[in-house]
Amino acid sequence: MAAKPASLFHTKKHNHQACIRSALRKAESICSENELRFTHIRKRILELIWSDHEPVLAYGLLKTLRREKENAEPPTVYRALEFLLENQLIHKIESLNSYVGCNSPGTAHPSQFLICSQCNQVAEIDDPDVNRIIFQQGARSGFRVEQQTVEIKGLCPTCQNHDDG
Amino acid sequence: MAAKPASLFHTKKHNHQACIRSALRKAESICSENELRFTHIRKRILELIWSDHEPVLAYGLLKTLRREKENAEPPTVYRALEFLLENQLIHKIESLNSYVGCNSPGTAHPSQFLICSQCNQVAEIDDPDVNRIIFQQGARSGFRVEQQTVEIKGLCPTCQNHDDG
DNA sequence: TGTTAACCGTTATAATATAACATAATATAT
DNA sequence: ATATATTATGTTATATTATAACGGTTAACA
Repeated sequence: MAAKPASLFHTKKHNHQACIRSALRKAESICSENELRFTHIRKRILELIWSDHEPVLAYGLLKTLRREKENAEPPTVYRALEFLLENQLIHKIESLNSYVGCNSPGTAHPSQFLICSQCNQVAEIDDPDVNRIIFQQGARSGFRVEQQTVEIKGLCPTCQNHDDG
Repeated sequence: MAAKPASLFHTKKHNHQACIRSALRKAESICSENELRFTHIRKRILELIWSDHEPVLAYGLLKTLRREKENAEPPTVYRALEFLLENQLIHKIESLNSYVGCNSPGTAHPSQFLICSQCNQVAEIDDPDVNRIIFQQGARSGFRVEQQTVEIKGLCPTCQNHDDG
């Protein structure tokens, strides 16, 4: 039987525990390979970011973290975010001042995001065509592209159906 | 004789007064056509945003505005920005929390920006190819695109030459 | 075991943005 | 012209996002 095609967006009932475990496992091995210290705080922040597929705010993380660590302060969270960003374990969504887990962790890569404005779910698409045309368009103006922020807002398939129905 | 090709980036000695005048004139006529009140504050904020081709911060605008209007406060600036954004006279650069003048004012349009990380100059490219591929890539995932944030950082032609030399 | 570097705790504050309510200016209806 | 409604601005306060600075602790390693 054919494999079910992987969707970029997740149903409400997908096995999300598996997503979290997978993300943590990858992070463990990336940190181990690169001799990075995957401390408890860093691990816990990553886990909280992966608690669903929606972008989370730094102060939202802080609030949650404080339930288990009373003395958590903004730098506690921002330092962990800095570590996770530097090592490509998460991305920042600039237009929402928020953070999501990275789907291809551990290596620098240009990425693009589809963000549902109704359910807030984010899908990371690291599309070579988008990337290529951005480089081409830059080159046409003599511009040397170094980094791209591509955040696309709209309606995910599920939310479109709910609207139409 | 052939017309000089318009560059997206501007030299230091281009006639920038003409850029400002043109932007203000267009804004006047757009507001007039749409019965929008182009008040002194709004006009002045737009003029300050156009004071060069770099993105400006809201609190930078506030500081400047206060030189001529002592009682200016954050809402003074943010309300003007809101008006100018709503009516497509400026854009917000999300990744820099800053604002630039719009090159095709008065009509909603998907836009992309090239941002020089050295001189900070921003070029607005409203490229149909970038736009089309974003819609296509969205569609491939069943995603209905409504709005896009495309901010590309790198080196403008001039700053590349300075680095290479 | 002493030294160094990395990480974290803690306090303070910077930077960005909005809420809420009062007053003023403008547009509209009579 | 005048009353009324609407839009814009003034003003104070506060919410939200993020970083600086310094001291103490933990982990790496010579």
